Amino acid sequence: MEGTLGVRKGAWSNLEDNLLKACVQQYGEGKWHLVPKRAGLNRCRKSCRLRWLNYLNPNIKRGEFKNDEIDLILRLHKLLGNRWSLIAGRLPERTPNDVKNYWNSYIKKKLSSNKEDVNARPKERVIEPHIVIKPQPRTISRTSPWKVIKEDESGKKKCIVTSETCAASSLECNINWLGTFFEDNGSFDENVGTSKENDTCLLGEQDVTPLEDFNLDKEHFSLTTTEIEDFLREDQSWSDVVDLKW
DNA sequence: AAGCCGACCAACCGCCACACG
DNA sequence: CCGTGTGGCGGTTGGTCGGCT
Repeated sequence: MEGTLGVRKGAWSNLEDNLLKACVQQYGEGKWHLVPKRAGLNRCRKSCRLRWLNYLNPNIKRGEFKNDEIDLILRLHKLLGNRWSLIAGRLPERTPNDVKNYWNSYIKKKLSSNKEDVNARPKERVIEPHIVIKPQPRTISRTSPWKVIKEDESGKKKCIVTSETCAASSLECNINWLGTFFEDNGSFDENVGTSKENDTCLLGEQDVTPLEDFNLDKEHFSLTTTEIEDFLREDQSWSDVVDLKW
């Protein structure tokens, strides 16, 4: 089976798998455009990358999804929508493709059957359409608008940003996303978002009790002064801190 | 035994974001 | 600023397999 440019398509043979494995073990992941040549494979770069990430990578777990994994998928999908890579990132050893396939086969079916059950019962609450705002990875430099405030009298730590720069950047998008997140968990606080009165955006002082269901707690959104200082180091990115805290 | 059908999942395709010259 | 190359993502397809008639 070959494509229009003579590139092989379809199922992978054991030989091809072994060649790809050997290549990745020798040169490491990445530089996928070089992989077909290095491995001696008549496959396109995308095909090689996909085969490794979804099947050959030794760090992936196969087999049935456990109940806690399913629960997490449901919650994360509600929060993030079809952002399979983000969802899979929270599921150790699962690939985005696995999660997507699982959703498309098992969960969608389950939800549609539940929907039928719900339709059979009288409506208790109207659920508004859910708007998903994509969180964007970003690096914040020393000159970023973020400012650190020390603990207040109640012991809460705050991180603020001026609304001027907040509005100028897509940071507002993240604030809104966080607001959506809390709102969705029933604990949205007006303080999350821009405030024209004090010219600041506030994070990290939310009552996030409902997140306990999510194996998260207040700590995940209220960084300590030291952590924020680390965050502002040039070699740290948003994802570094979030991964640490999540 | 043969044919049909649905479920599952590996793989492909098209698009987008980003880096770089 | 623009064009090109690359990596990565989500949607979709199609092959395979098992159950049912």
